[in-house]
Amino acid sequence: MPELPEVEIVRLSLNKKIKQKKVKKVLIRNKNLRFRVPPNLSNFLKNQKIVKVNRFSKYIILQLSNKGYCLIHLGMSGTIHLILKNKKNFFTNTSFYNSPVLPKKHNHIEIIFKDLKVVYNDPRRFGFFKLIKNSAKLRQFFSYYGPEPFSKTFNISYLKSKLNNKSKNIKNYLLDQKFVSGIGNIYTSEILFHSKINPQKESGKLKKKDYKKIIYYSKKVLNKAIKKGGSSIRDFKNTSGNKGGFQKEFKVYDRVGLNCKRFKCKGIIKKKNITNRSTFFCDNCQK
DNA sequence: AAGAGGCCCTGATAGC
DNA sequence: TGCTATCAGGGCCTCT
Repeated sequence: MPELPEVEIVRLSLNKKIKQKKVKKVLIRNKNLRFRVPPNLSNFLKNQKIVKVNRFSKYIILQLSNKGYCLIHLGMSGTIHLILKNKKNFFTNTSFYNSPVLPKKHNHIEIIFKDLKVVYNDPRRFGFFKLIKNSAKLRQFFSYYGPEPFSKTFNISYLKSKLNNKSKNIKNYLLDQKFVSGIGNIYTSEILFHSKINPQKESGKLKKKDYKKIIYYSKKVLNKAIKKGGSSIRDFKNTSGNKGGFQKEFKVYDRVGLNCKRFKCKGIIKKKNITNRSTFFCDNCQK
């Protein structure tokens, strides 16, 4: 569900609320997530101060005072809710697609501080928690991931080295976190539209100018999405104020059958399943 | 070895 | 109203 921009929005608000605060206790209400919740999660976090809330790719990283890290991945449906303790039922929404009240079901984990608690909710259970002992292990864990689009490493020679002679289509590469990390199914469609590249295009056939566009628009689209507060595509009705605004900027995603938004293009947006993920594009201007 | 497809899970919505 | 089918923003695993 959440891609890099959405995770960044959650990180920002989480950092604002829990930075420098000490964890009093952790409740594991339901340990079944994508991977079983680490059994030592409570002990690992208890009495630790949250030095800072960081992010890499789609991971939220709680940096702890014991030099350890707690990674949170939201999967498809994970949301984080902040509950202030002292005011009865007062609720602050840190993740923009959820409802203004704490859901009744699927609250898996509660991280409790003196004056508030952080609740992790995940109906589909594709998210997970992971504990990491120190910064060396953290680096090691992320070394299997490709660079973020913002990284200097995500450059023309990198793309050339990875894509040259490859038959796999470019859409699948952009979704592949080992190639570039943080881009998901929505932003892949959007980035390729801006780049005027057909998602089914064989990666090995891309030219240098295509690499340039992919690099440029990856940054541009993600940055703009962050600026707009991310994308909210479901739960429109019951969000109150913390909803993202980037869905209004979608050029192709969820626009099947509608007119292409590119100036003077007469195309109609198509939807096609590419390796089981719906993909939106204009076959008139994306070649 | 690269690449395609299945699968994990619940909930919302569409169609009958 | 109530059933069934389809689809959803991720990513790991298996098979060819």
